[in-house]
Parts: sequence; C-alpha cells; structure tokens
Amino acid sequence: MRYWLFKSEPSTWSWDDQRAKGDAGEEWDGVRNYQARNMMREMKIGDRGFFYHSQTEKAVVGTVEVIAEAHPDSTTDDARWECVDIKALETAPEAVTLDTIKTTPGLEEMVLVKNSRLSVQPVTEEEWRIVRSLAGLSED
DNA sequence: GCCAACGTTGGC
DNA sequence: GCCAACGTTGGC
Repeated sequence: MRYWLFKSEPSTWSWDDQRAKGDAGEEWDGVRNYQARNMMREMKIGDRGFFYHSQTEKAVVGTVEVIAEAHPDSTTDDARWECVDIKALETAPEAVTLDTIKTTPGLEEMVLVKNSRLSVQPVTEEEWRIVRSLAGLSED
C-alpha cells in the first residue's frame, strides 16, 4: 500500500464536505496539473492518504482511502484529466499544522515542505507514521 | 494583499 | 526547442 496527501482549500472542498459523502466518497476532481494527475494514476484501491487544508488552516485534518482508481474527470471533456475517488476514513483528533510538520524531525523532506504547490503528493511510509502519531491517530 | 515559486503557453 | 511572459497557487 502507498500513501498520499490530498490538498484542498476548505472554502472549495473541506473535510466536512468530504465526510458528508460518507462511504460513497467523492471524485477528487478539478486537478489540472500533470504531476498531480500522474500521482493519481499510480493510486490503487485501498491506498491511504492525508487530507490537508491549505490557505486558512494549513493542517492535516484527517485521513482518506482510495476507493476508485483513476478515471476521466467528470468536470471536463478534456481527456487528459483523470481523477480517483476517495472517502473519509478518520478525523484527526489533533490537526497537524504545517508549522509542526516543518519543525518535526523526519518530515523535512515532505513534498508539502519542498513543493507546497503540488496538490496531490506522495507520502513515504515513515512520514505517514510520524504524521499519524502527531495527529493522535493509532498505528494501522 | 503581496510575492515567490512554479507550471503553462506561445512567439520565435 | 528555447525562453519570456503570464497565470495560479499558497504561505506569509
């Protein structure tokens, strides 16, 4: 299993919006960036990810599970753009802020720190464990 | 609201 | 195929 990070502006699509979809989940649509799309093409059903709020909050607020592999993005006719479906899994008891991530040993190399603009990012197993722990989430 | 970083576009 | 110009994103 691989790990990822999905970034969203809460004013556009928030963790509450995602949770409201329940187990049915929702398309992670609207991505118009090749790197981010390529990440989604690599995802498999059952992969896990962090849900990150950018802009106002700047924190990891929950975890999600990939429930459908890459398929055409329904919000465009442009065949270049694909997306996966994800569902909310766990709400983080403690939101993990960007500030914390930047100052926690072992997380210096996170894509979130290195290339903050990429909206869908890979997360290493080590990073996954550290951030889960900071979020107050149990080990898998 | 500003600005740096980055990706994309289009002219040559 | 290069590179300048432009648009977008996101942290501050």
